[in-house]
Amino acid sequence: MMSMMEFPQPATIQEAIAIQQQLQRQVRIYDDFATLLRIGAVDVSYSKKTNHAYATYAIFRLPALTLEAVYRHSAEVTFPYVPGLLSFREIPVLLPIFQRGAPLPDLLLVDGQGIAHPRFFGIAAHLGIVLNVPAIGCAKSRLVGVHKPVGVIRGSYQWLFYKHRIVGAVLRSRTKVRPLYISPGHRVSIPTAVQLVQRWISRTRLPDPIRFVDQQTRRYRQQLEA
DNA sequence: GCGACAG
DNA sequence: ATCTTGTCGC
Repeated sequence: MMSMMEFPQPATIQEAIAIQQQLQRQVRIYDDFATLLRIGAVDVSYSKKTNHAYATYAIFRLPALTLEAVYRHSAEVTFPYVPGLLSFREIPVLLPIFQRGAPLPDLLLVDGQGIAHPRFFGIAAHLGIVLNVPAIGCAKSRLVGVHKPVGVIRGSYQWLFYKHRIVGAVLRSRTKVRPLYISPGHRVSIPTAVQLVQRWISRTRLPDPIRFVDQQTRRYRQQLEA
């Protein structure tokens, strides 16, 4: 068993896939968390000119989603973008924030897939395992899976199927906007994941915590590149 | 072999 | 993801 918050850097695609297959066995897709007092959200932004990446982690206090703290970190990109291997590109940028002592949330929202992934191990699942924290993947587009047409009204959703399993839901977060792809990362069930994400959507397509870290990460990058 | 393909 | 402003539509 690997110690907490370690992150092996695969040298090849084959190696990365092997790591995913191994760690996926630890994923738990049922509700396993106590009262939600604080939720967190993470995001990573990239520079087109340099090979730097910028990460943001924000933590909010419930029930009003009051911003409690924002943490940042930037680092060189060490892994290319390969569909299905996103976590090996982004987690090395995010992890130092937690290794330095940022408080873990009761639940983490991640911009990307949870188990709606070729090997059922998207970045939300990977982060959930590495940090041992309940996590939900909230992606803006599809990686894998099929689903029936989603109603155009806010709140409509359809289950997302992949390899004969329900791996998540496709949710119309706002009327007439492209749907979101919600899937559990770790220690959360699919129905709960959908319910929680809906709870934190106010007036935009993305849930507020993710939208916040999204823009914070961009500002952070622009500031450091200026 | 041909497309699809999170961020 | 990033490069980029205003603009059409609900």
